[in-house]
Formats: sequence, C-alpha cells, structure tokens
Amino acid sequence: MGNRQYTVGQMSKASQTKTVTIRYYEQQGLLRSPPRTPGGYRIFNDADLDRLLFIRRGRHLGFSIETIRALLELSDQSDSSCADVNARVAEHLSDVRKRLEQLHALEEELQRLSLSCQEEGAIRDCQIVEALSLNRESVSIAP
Amino acid sequence: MGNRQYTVGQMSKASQTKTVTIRYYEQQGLLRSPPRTPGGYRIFNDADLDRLLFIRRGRHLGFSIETIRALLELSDQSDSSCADVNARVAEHLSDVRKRLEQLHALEEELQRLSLSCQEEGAIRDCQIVEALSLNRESVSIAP
DNA sequence: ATGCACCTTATAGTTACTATAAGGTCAAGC
DNA sequence: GCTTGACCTTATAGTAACTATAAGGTGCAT
Repeated sequence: MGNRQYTVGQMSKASQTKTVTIRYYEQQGLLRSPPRTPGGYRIFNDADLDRLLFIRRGRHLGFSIETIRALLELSDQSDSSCADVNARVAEHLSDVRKRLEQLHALEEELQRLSLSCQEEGAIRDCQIVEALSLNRESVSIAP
Repeated sequence: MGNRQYTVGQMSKASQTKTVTIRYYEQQGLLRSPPRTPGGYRIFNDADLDRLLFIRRGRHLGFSIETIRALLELSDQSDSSCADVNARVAEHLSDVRKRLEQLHALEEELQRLSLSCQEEGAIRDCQIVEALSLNRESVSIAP
C-alpha cells in the first residue's frame, strides 16, 4: 500500500503546488507540521499528499481556505455525533449543488456556442453571459 | 421590457457586491465606464447588471479575472470567425467539465456522509478528502 | 436651506498566494 | 573526505482581488 515519503519538493511536483504554498498551508494549520530529517527537511507521507490535493482542488473550485478548513474538520472528526455534524454537511451540500447548477449552465452554453458556430461559420447570438446571470429577479434585495 | 437605470448602490444590492468592487471591475475593464449624472454619479443599465452577475458567479466558481475577461470577450465578439474562437471555447469547456466532475464527486461524498450518519448515529468512515484527492497522478490547477 | 442617505476619489489593509534573498543540507562523484 | 549542485530552510516583500476607511460632494425630502 502507499506509504511513501515525500520532501516538500516532491509534494510540490505531485500536486502542481509551489513549495512556498505548501509551507503556507502548514503555517495556516491546514497541513500538520510533519516530522523532519536531522537537518530540518520536512518529511511528508501519502496522507499529507491526499490532504494537499484536496485543499488544492477545493481552492480551484472556489472554496475559501476557511470553508476547506471546515470540510477537513468534518473529515477529521471521525467519531462526532450526527446532530453535531449534519447541519454543517447540509449547508455545504446545498452550496455545492448551487455551484453545480451554475457550472452546468455555463457548460451548456459553451457547448451550444461551439455547436452553433460549427453550423453557421460565425457566432450569432452568444449567450454566455445570460447563462450565468439568469434569474435577475430572484436575487435577494436587502430592505 | 428591462431597461431600468441603476446607481452603483442599486447594482450593489441587486448583485450582493460591494460598491467598491463594482468600481474596481470598471477600473479593470470588465465593466464599461458608464455615463454619469451632471453631478458625476454612475448610471448603469440592465446589460451592465447582467454582466456584473456573470462576473460575480464566475468568480464564485473559482475562475480568475483573466479567464472571465476571456469569456466576456467571446461573448462580446458576436461576429468573430469560428476558427478564431472554437479553440478557446473548447479549452474553457474541458476545464468546466473537469470542475463539474470534481464538484460532483464532492457532492456525492457529502451526501453519502450525511446518509451514513443518519443510519449509524456517528461518522464512521468519512471520505471527503478521498473524494477530491482521487487519481493522484492527474492534477492540473490552471485558471 | 438643511438634513441625511448615497455618491465621489484616494489610500491603506486583508487573503491567499508568489517571488526573492541569504544561507544550510545531502547524495553523488572525485 | 571534500566539493558541487540541486534542493532545503526561514524571512521579507510583492501581487491579485478584493475590503475598509477617510474626506468630501450630490440629490432629494422635508
């Protein structure tokens, strides 16, 4: 099974992440402070790499460091009670679904654009903007 | 039909965006410099609001300002030739699909977590991290 | 004509990195 | 065992995309 060891540079290559960024995540408490060699080099393992990949993908999907921290905490507390955790999961879930909906709308419009272009030789009615700015009315307007 | 006028504050309320941020987008060239009242107040319209909503949702989904600028340019050049545009669309499309895949994996895991929790009263094997850190080889985090 | 909410520009601060400096570590080769 | 060079260390400063705050002008309703 995977039980490899990684220097920060190997973690960097495996995750397309700058080494400074990895140390930044450690400093922010998203990654643990790993053991060191006698000379002070960090030694990471597979679990650290998985966690780093999770953080990077979460960031890429637009989640803030704080949201990612919350998701990681859910993941870490493997024995929490449900009442304690379910509300938080539900919140993240509805947010994730909203993002899925909007990303899907953008996908469809890009696809439509590409198809209509192949058929007509030129863009006629590009509605990328409308794809994501739909339902102007239902945006809540504060009192 | 929609041909309303908006001050920056009304745009702000309609889009949940700070007024400073709207002016920042104007300064960055993502929004046009709108006409002004004699006293210097900005006057936006429905098209400006749509564009702003697009920008905001794009940012929320993790796209950089530069990527959003590229998408808006696609949208603006309504008479571009296909050869010119299709490659760019394809690129964005494959990126969007990768995001959809990863978001979907996260959704499924959150859902599974919530269900398994209801059944067992406590989290047993939370795999949120694994949901997004799958296939360690193929990472790409470019905007 | 006087509030008061809302607008203006401008500058400084925050988040999440990113670049650079100045120096220490380690395995490979001589 | 010593050097070389790639890679590591901490620390500070800079960037992108906002966000907060200051100091002052606008516009409409009393």
